[in-house]
Amino acid sequence: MPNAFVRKLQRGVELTAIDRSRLIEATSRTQVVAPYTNLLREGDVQDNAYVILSGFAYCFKLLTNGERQIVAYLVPGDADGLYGVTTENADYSVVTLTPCTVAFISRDTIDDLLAHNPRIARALWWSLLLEKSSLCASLTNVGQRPAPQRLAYLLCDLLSRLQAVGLARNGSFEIPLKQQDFADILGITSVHTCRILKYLQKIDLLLHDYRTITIVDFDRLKNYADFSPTAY
Amino acid sequence: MPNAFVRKLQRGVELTAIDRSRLIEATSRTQVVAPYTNLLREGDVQDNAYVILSGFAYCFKLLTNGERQIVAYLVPGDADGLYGVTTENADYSVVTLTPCTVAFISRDTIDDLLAHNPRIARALWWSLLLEKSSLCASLTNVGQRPAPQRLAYLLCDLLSRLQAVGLARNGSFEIPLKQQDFADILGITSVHTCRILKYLQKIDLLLHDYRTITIVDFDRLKNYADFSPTAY
DNA sequence: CGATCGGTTGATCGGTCTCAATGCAGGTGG
DNA sequence: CCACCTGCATTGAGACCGATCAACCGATCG
Repeated sequence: MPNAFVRKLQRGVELTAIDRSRLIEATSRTQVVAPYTNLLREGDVQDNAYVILSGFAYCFKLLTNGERQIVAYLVPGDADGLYGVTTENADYSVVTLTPCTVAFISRDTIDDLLAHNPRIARALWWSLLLEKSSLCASLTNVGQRPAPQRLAYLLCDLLSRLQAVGLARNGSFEIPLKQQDFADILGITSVHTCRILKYLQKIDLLLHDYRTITIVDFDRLKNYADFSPTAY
Repeated sequence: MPNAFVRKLQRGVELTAIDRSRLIEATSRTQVVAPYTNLLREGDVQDNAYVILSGFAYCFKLLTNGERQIVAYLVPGDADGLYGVTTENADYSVVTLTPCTVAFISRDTIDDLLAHNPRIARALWWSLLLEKSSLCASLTNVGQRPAPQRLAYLLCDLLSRLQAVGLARNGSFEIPLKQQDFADILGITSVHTCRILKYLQKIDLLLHDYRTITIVDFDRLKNYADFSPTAY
């Protein structure tokens, strides 16, 4: 029975039964971690990779003045640190947002997987490329779109990714992001996030109630946000 | 005699003489292309990788309303499309900024290199990680810094990267970026770029004269921009 | 010589920030 | 069981950064 990680990789590259069992074995050393625990701190050397098998987390960079930019969020199946070639210093921090079951993989195991399983190697390349692509999209979003569209785009992205892992039903999903978190993803203020959220509700693009957001008409939201479907 | 590409990869991973010669052979099919020619168009399938051996280029995404976000710029030694696992659609366009000598590498050659030269494979991973890291930094820059610091940061980055390839002397470098280009990197307007450029000169952080920019005191600029040295 | 392109400057507008107050819910301790 | 505290969402008023629009300049090039 493939876990979320295997399922994700299979979306990019076809894997054999052997590949799958290798991956499952490699991610069998799991651990449940509490919300808001640091999986990784910017500047640390990273001697383990980790895979989120359930729960949410996000990655962020800090400025010296205390500003924070969230550069990515992780949903079940996502991983980080799989690719460190040499043991370099992390260039962002990672913290969990909810309780997460995460699998830790040692550098040696990764090297072994890469060396002997070409399809797995490809799959990991693919996932790294996906991350790069996602960063390009975020940069464009933050750099070019006005705040309402920017938030709308983010919500499109969230819905797509959560749908891909079966965590959204009928355009509705639940994620414990605070308005400050949204703000730090989008490069705006939490106050402004609040106003925009209200505004998007007012023009009937979405509903939100505490931690659950429901997109009424995904096509209309996509259109509003100029969201181009990505290959999740 | 290693070319710019080999020199770049060697900054990340130690290569043997054989690795180097393989790489040189793989990048021997070069071509000189004129400024402002498209190497790749967003949405196209990419059947070649290319390596910039001399000259500058940049990568950008377009919005449907015509806005443009430059997501990366390429200096000699940089490459793109090396990693395409399956032949996917490009998620940004690439155009040359100056005359460039670029080497085209076929998918087969890449696969062959990767399969038989583990150090080269590592080096390419490393360079992909570098790109990811650079995107994170850009996202943080655009998302969190006010415009003057944002521009200052970009100039720090430019100087670092150009120094790394020997294209800067005494904090001075030459690059044919128009103010509109700077603007599209930073997510601001060309008019505002102009004013900020003036402002940074006024407070003696830099000089610029047509296409050459000279940083008077790199440490002071770094400090102003909150620039953390990266591993180029 | 006129045309074009990019840089410069000014005036004004508006989106987003800042600061501050208020509300609201959950958790804790008396 | 209530009083308080804390964290987060909300709302308003005012300020400011950066956008917009428009004019002008200077260089380059046919």
